[in-house]
Formats: sequence, structure tokens, C-alpha cells
Amino acid sequence: MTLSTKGRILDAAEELFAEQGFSATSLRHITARARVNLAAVNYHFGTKDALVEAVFARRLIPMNKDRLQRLDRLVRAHAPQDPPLDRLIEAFIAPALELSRHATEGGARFLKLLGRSYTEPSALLQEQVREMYREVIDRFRPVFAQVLPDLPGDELYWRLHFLVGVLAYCMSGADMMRLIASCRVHDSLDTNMLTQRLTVFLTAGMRAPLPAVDAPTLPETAHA
Amino acid sequence: MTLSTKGRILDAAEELFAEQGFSATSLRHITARARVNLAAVNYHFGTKDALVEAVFARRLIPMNKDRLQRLDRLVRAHAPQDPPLDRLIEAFIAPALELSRHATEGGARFLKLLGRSYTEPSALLQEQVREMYREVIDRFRPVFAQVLPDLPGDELYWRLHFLVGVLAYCMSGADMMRLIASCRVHDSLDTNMLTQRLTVFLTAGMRAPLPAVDAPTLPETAHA
DNA sequence: GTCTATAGTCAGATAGAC
DNA sequence: GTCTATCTGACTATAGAC
Repeated sequence: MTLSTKGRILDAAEELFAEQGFSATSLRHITARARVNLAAVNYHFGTKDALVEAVFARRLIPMNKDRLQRLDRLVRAHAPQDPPLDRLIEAFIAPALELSRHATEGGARFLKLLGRSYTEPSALLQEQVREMYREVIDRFRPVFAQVLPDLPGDELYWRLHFLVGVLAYCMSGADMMRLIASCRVHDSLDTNMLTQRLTVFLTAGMRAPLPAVDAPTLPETAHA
Repeated sequence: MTLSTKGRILDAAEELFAEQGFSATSLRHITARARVNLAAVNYHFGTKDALVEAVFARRLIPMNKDRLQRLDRLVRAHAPQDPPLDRLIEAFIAPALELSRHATEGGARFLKLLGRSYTEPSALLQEQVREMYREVIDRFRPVFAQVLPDLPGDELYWRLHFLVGVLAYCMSGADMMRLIASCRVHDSLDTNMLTQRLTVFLTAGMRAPLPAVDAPTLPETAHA
């Protein structure tokens, strides 16, 4: 309950970054919400950029460890055969969505922040987050290739790209949802429900057969 | 070439917003790049927020008009039957991706900006962009429902959500791509290629049959 | 419409007492 | 480790000459 100064800063920063974005959130906001002194951020983290990185590392590193553990278990459980595609997808997306289960720990807030981070402009953050993801991608990609042997390599790249995109968007809890659905997002943000819906959608997308190569591309409708 | 002051500001703002985000971009940056006086922004647009809105409106309104035209043509061409799902999806995503075709006009930059806008925290921008999308959603949604009569309403909502998510992520040209693929995004950002790949993926995802209702959900793998 | 000059506020970061 | 006080610079926005 009475967290350390460092922990209180991380919590407050996570919260405000998720609500307002990084550059719109000042250290003064953060320290005020954390009820610590303004100078504490610079003392404990050095710079604002380093604080941003720490906010991500705190949850991203365990989350990716969870992903790798699930992948290992899945591959072992089915060896020497390939694991089912839907289970593979689930191993990738579930650890992210699980974060929202620990709502009291701020996991849900972080999920929103994480979703947005994929499209954040800051080159520095991009680099930091990418580094935290490298091992996950390196381990999942060859398994996907094995499970989907009919997909050419470049097509698989794109489809993984699409997969990550859906996940990122769902995590961000984009308010656009309120426009598409009349319902509110969080009313129905049941992790199991969402994981299952996502898995069904993504499994079908990943499995989509390629159109015959000699077929003409989609006919163009006139454009200016 | 020698654009009006207003146009030069819009171009420079679009460019910098796409590169750095909104709150990280100052009016000083914008006016410097546009080579106009600092006070010109406030003279022509009033406030920074109004400038942001103008940057979006300039391209979003024509883009959505294009979407509605394609939808109309498509429905008419197949009446009284339903249009094919892939053509319906294409009518929705192509007008967005087409923007990158007009690279000289900065369409590609705007595409990145648009992709990011879906997850932007600013409540004001959210509201403005949502308003510009309302008619598009209201017109496309019932046609999707007709083409996919087996999907329950709430499932359709989620799938449209997923669809928009993929599109947003692709538009943002997220650098995460460089991690998944070894290639660079823009090397292969051929609009037709991407539209076709997206259409194939999304058509399969939208068509995915629901798992039997009485079947247990995906078995849980242990989590802490 | 375009400029200069500036008001008024807020930012990140640090020095130095305790 | 935590505090106060402050430096230095940047920000949006506006007033008023031209």
C-alpha cells in the first residue's frame, strides 16, 4: 500500500501517460499525482525519457517472458508435431490481454499505453520497445512459418504485421470503438471473451489461402 | 508551387505532426518549416487545436466521400443481390491507402498521421475525427450485416473493430514492422499489393465461423 | 495579411541545505 | 533520499505598427 517513492512515480507516470500521452504529461503532473517531490524523478530516473523506458520495462519484460514460456510449453506439448495455429496465436496475445486482469495493479492502464506505443512517434521509445520485443519475434516467427508452410515468407511477414496491428488496436481501447459499436468498450472488456474472439478472427486471417497468382488483382474502381 | 500561407502551414503542420505527434510539435516548428511568421497560425486558424482539426478535415472529408461513392457504386452494381465481401472491404480500405499514391501531395505523410490518430489520447481530436467518420460507419455497417447474416450483432461489432485496427496499424506505418520483417516498410508500400493482401486477410477473418456455442472456451494455460 | 515584440505560463533539470 | 529554490529555455497567444 505505502509504496516506495520510485514505485509511486512509476504508477503515476503510467497512469498519466496512458491518459494524455508522453509529451503532454509533465513531470510536475506526475510528481503531484504521486505526491512526491518534483526533484525525485530526476533523482531516481535521471531524465523523463528514462522514466518512460522504466514504465515500459516494468511490465513488458515479464509479459514477454510469459509469452516465451507459453510458446515453450505449447511446442513441447505437441512435439514432434506442430502446435495448432489457434493455440500459437493465443500464446502470443493472451499474455498481453491478461494484463487487464490485474486491474488493481494498473495492468489495464498499461495495456492502453502499450497499445498506443506501437504507433508512437518518438524514435527513442520505438527503439527501446523494439529491443524488448526482439526475442519474442525471433522465437515466434519460425514456429508460425512451420505451422503455415504454404505461406511464402513475405506474405507471412505481412500477416504477422496485421496480427500485431489488431492486437495493438484492441489494447489501446481506441475510442473509435464507441462509434462502431454503440456499447462502451470497458463494459465488455472480458479478457476471455476478447481473447477468444481475437483468436477466431486472427486464425482465419492467418490461414487465408492466397489468391491464384495468375489471377488479375482486384479490379480497380475508378479513382481520380 | 508557391502555395498560400494557409496551405503552407497546413503542409508543414501535417508533416511535423506525422513525425513527432501533436503536443510535441510547436507552432514555432511549424511556422519555421512553412517559412511564415509565427503569428500567422493564430491569424488563420485561431488556435493550435483548430489547426489540428483543419489538417485532418482537409483530407479526411474527401477520403470519406470516396468511401461512400465506392459503397454506392458497389451496392448498385450488384443489386438486388448483396455485394461480395471482399469488394465491400476493398471499398472501405482502398480510399485510405490510395492516399499514399499522391505522395507528392503529402498523402503518405497524412496516412501515417491518420493511422496514429485512432489511438491518440486527445479527447478533443477523438471527438472531431469521430464526427468525420460517423456517416461512413452508419452506411457501411448495415451492408456488412447483410453480407454476413450469420454473424450475431455483437460479433460483427468486434470484427469491424478488428478490421479498423489492422487498417490503422498499417497506415501508421508502425516501425514495429521493421522488427517483424527485415525489410523496410516503405520499400514495399505498394498500394495495390497492400490492398490486396489486406483484403485477403480481412475477408477470411470477417468470414470466420463462430465456434460452437456449447464448446468450452480455449483451455486456459496456467497464469500466475 | 504580415510583421515585431512581448506578455504570461510552463517545461525539464539542477544546486545545495537538511 | 528528500526537500526548496531557481535557472534557462520554450511554449501559446495577443497587441499593435505597417
